[in-house]
Amino acid sequence: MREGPDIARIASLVGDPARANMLNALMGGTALTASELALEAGVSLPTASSHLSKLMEGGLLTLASQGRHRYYGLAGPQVAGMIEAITGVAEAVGPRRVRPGPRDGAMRVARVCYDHLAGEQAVAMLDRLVDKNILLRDDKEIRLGPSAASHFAAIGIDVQTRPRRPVCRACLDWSVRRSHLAGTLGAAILDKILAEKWARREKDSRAVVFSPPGKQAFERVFLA
Amino acid sequence: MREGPDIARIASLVGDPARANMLNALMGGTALTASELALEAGVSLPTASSHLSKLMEGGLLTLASQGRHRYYGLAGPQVAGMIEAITGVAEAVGPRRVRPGPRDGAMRVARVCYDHLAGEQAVAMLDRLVDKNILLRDDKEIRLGPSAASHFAAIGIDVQTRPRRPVCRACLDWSVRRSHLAGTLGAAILDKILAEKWARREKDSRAVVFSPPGKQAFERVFLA
DNA sequence: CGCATGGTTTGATCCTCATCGAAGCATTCT
DNA sequence: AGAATGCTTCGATGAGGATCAAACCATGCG
Repeated sequence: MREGPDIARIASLVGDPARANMLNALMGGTALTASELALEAGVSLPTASSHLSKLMEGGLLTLASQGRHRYYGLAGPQVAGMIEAITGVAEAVGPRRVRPGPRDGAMRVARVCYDHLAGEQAVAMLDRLVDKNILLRDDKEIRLGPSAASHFAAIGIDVQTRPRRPVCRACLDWSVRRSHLAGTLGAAILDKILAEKWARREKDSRAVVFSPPGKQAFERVFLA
Repeated sequence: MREGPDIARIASLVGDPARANMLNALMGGTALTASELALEAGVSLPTASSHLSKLMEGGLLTLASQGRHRYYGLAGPQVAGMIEAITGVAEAVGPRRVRPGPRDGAMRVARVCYDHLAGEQAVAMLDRLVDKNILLRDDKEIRLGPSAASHFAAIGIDVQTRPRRPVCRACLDWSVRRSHLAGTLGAAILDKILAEKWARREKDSRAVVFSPPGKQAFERVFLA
């Protein structure tokens, strides 16, 4: 009936809430794994996998296999631009943003992002580590500084033995709109926070809640 | 689970083939009636009406009631830009354009656009009428020229008695990408073409097929 | 008024597709 | 090799929504 490119096909890919959440999560430019995207979208892993297949087939995503992990990312700036455009219209015509509930507040402060910490606390931590030259930041790239090994060893984190997965990665924080620390180091830090019982995870949520003494300890170690 | 504007809602509106066709048809900037959009989308009038309600509720369309007619148009340039962006991605990743079938060829030459003629023939006709100053064109606006009344009266078309609906309107042609003539004059011309049996409509298609003598007559009257 | 025309609403049908549990692959770690 | 982890495929279920026929409203015409 109609000629031209099949815009309905593309739009319907974005038109599913789960897929839209995934694409939104990928708008930061960081490629993410299926597990993390499932978490972001709030669906089970099989469901997420199915959605990812469709997005791949539709040409909206690229896939980079690294060992046992499979990192999904946006196919390119054109796709990102399209998401931007749709977001713009949604913002303009949408029923205005829902007021943030109490749990959202906690999420903003600190939450789990796959295997590392995200939120205001996490962004502040990365800023401070870079300030102190423990980590060296070059735009998107983060590397260990000269004093990193000794600094992290002091708190029981080993950054010497290099695994395949990058030690440091920047991950865009959707609440603060700036990067926080991902990678094995980010994961190790989150492990320590939970192991030391500085904070606990909210049930059925990604929120991470610090206890008062836990918060002090965290600030002493990472924000001093 | 996710904050921010509801992009899935907007995208899913565009994600239905019928609605996508309607939006595509409106990309020319001309507001169209429900009947015409139903024709463009290839669905029944009730179905089209339902879709139009959804697009209205979603804020993608505006509605201008003129007497018994209701003209639907895109809500604004932002919406048009979004469609453009989606089209761009669809074009880039899409399975390339399907090769045009034989019927598509005929459609390109001449077809019905609601109640008037569209396609290469129609675009050529408008060009010629403007060239000869029978019609005066000022960008999107088309008006009758001084010699219009006598010229059209000679072939049995009355442009004197003014109805509510505009006599002339520009309508963007999707195959040629330039405007052709709509409005009551466009409708009257199509009527004449069919009444004189210069051409006939294809069954179950919008294609209009000229007979050899019909084509000559048409060219003599409108392209001379 | 009554008829015709343009549009919407209602109701019923049907089908796609989103979802998740369970099982199956693949890769890495020990 | 065996265990563990990350991810995909299969199968069954269920819900949303696209569709059209028929009935219903509204506007214009004679």
